[in-house]
Amino acid sequence: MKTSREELLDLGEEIVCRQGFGGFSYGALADRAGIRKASIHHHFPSKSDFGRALMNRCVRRVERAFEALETDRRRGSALLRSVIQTRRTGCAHSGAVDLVTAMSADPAVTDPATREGLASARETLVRHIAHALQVGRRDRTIAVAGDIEEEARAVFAQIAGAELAARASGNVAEFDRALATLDRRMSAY
Amino acid sequence: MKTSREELLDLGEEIVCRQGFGGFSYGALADRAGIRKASIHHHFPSKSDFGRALMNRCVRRVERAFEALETDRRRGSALLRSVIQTRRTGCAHSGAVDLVTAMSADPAVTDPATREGLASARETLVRHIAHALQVGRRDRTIAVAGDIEEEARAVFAQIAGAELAARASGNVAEFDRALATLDRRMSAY
DNA sequence: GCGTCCCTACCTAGTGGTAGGTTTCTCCTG
DNA sequence: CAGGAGAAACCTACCACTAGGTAGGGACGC
Repeated sequence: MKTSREELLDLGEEIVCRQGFGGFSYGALADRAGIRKASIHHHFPSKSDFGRALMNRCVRRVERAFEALETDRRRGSALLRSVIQTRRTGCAHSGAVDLVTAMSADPAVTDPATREGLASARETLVRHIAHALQVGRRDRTIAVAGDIEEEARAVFAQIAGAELAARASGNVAEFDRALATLDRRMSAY
Repeated sequence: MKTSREELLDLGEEIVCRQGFGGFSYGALADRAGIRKASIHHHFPSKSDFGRALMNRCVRRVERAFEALETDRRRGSALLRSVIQTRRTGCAHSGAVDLVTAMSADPAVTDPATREGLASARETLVRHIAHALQVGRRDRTIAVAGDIEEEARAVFAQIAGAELAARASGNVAEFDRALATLDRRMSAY
């Protein structure tokens, strides 16, 4: 049976989230996919190509999620919780993190196009969070004091830091502990 | 002239902060130190040894800083600002981060002793921030609503996330933007 | 037949690490 | 104070291994 590009990206993403982009190798990917290393090069000539494809897919996914969020009529707290949940799932498997965080954290990501994609994904996520906060402030389900964008960047950073905490300790509970203040801001109402 | 262990650790720390522990190699360290690769092995037999030594030194440094903080009679906001400033300096050089963040972010750190040291350093930093928040609440220079430890973990995560933001964008300004809410909490009083 | 997919076999560069010899500093003793 | 022993610092040369990447050929479907 033929191995599709998409399958390879799936497997690769899993490895990158666990080992970082630098710790991800064509050999390991080939083993998981059940094909030879050289065959990976057929689909993605260079490792940079793979990284770019991974990031492009990620950007599209994040943008689709953003569009879905905009038409989502749930309360603000529910929106924010879903954003957090999405990024939490990565931490569920021990030692793994969100692809965006994994790529942000890894200095081995040097390709300009990949970095640009990463920056774009990060900005979309900030807008994502800003929207949730905006809705939450209006429907009084999230306590938001100051400027929305400022708050959104703070929350985004807090979530990324929470992922790092979970990975550093190897314990998902640390993710929740680092975000407990957010939970409180949502239950105060 | 003889190269001291300390000098090697200094140079190594710089590389690790910029390239991560996985991206740090004995070859690169040797080049910077002006000696041969095998000579590095004389001081630190294995790369794990180097990582452990680096982390041990970091732990001691953080603990010393914590002791200094406890006898520091400045206002809470000044204490918190100094904590942030210490971790900001890493971002000043493009692409670099704090050693603690660099090690937390890198899945290549697998040695148990190193990970334990890292966890210890992280916990000390949390206590560090908690103390600053405590003082700041008392002298009314920082707005702290809920549980101090919860807030400290949130702030710690936010700072780590800010470092990631700065690195991902290659722009120190992103560090400040992600921490603008903290600034506001300190200037409100 | 041609393009897609995959293979074996190989290359080069760089990794952490070792073996064993040379220099250089230190320190103790005659 | 001279000098030698021994340790500490450093060297060259090498090892085994893995990395990303290439060349060229076989199998299979349209």
